[in-house]
Amino acid sequence: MSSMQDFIKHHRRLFLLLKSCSTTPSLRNTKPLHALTITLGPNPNQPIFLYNNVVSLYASLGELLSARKVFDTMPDRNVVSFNIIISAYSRCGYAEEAWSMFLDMRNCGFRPTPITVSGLLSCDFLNICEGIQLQALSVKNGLLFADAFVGTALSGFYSRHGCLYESVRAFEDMPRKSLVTFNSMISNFGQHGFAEYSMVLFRELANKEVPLSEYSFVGVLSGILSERDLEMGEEIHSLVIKHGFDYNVLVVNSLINMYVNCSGIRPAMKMFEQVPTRDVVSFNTIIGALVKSEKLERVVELFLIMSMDGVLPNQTTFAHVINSCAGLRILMCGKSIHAKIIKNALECDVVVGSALVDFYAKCDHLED
DNA sequence: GTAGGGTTAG
Repeated sequence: MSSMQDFIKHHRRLFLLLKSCSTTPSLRNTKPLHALTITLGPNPNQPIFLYNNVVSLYASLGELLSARKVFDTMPDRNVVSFNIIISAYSRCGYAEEAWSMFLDMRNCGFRPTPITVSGLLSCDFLNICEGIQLQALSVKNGLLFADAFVGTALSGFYSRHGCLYESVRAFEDMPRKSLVTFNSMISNFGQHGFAEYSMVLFRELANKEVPLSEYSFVGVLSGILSERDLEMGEEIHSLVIKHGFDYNVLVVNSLINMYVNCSGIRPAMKMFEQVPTRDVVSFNTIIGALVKSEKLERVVELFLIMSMDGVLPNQTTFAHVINSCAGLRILMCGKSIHAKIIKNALECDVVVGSALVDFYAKCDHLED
C-alpha cells in the first residue's frame, strides 16, 4: 500500500476516534488514539492537536500519570498543551505540580492565558503567595478584561483562604461579571456565615433580567443555617417555586438541608415526603438528621424505603445506618447491612470500616 | 479544532 493511502486511512481513523472520544470519553477510546500518536511517527500533519487531545482525554478520565507521560513525550507543545496539564493538576489538587508546569510554560516562552490563570486559581491547595502573584500578573496583562473566568476564580481563591474582604474586593473590581460570578460570590458569603449579604446579592441577581440558575439557589441556601434565618429560607423557598426550580434535585436537597438546620427534622421530613425527585443526597440528609436527633429506628426504616425507591446507598448512608445499628444493638440487622457493604466494595472505606468495628464492639462481638 | 469558573449529605 502506498504511503498516501496509509495517510488517508490514518486520517479517517483519527477523525472517527476523535469524534467518539469527545462524545463518550473512555479508556477504550483513548488508548487507540494514543497508539495512533505513536504509529503516526514524529511528523504527521497535526501533531500537537492530536497529542493535546490524548492528554486531555487521559486527564478527564483521572489518568493523570498517563496524561503526564504523553505530555512529556510530545515532540512539540503549545499553550493549549500546557493549559490542559496545568488545569488537570489543579482540578485534582496537585498545586505543586500545577505550579511547576506553569513555571515550565513561562520558561518555554509562552504567555499565560485566562485559562492558565483561572485553572491555577481554582486549585484547592494553591498557596496564598502564588495566588497573589497570579493576581498581579492578571492585572498587568489585562486578563480580567478577557472574560469573567479569572476574576471569578480569584474571588473564589480568596474566599477559600478565609479572606472574605479580598474576595469581595476582587468581585467588585471585576470589569466583567457573569451569572457564575454572582453565584460564586453568593456562595462565598453563605460559606462565611454572612447570610444577609448573600441574600442581598441574591435579590440583586433575581431582579436582573438574566435567568437564575440552580447554583444561585444552592449558594444562597448554603448560608441559611439557623432558626433566626428561617424567614429568609422561606422567602427563598417561595422563589424556588416561582422560578420553577422545585423539580431540581440539587435545589430540593438544599431546601431539605435548610429545613433540617433551621426548623428541625419534622418540617424537613414533610418537605422530603412531598418532593417529586429524591436522590442519595436527599436520603442522606434526612438520615443524618435522624441520627443527630437519635431517632435510630427510623434510620433503618428509611434505609429500607430507599432501596424500595431504587436509590443506591453510598459510604455516607452505610456509615449512618451501621452507627444506628450499633446504637440500637441490633446485631442481625447490622450483619445483613455489612453484607451489602461488602457487595458494594465499601468495607475498606475508612468511615464505613470504622463504623463496622464500632458496631461489632458495641454488640459484644469483638472477634468480628 | 484541543484547555477554563458556581454544587447540597458525610
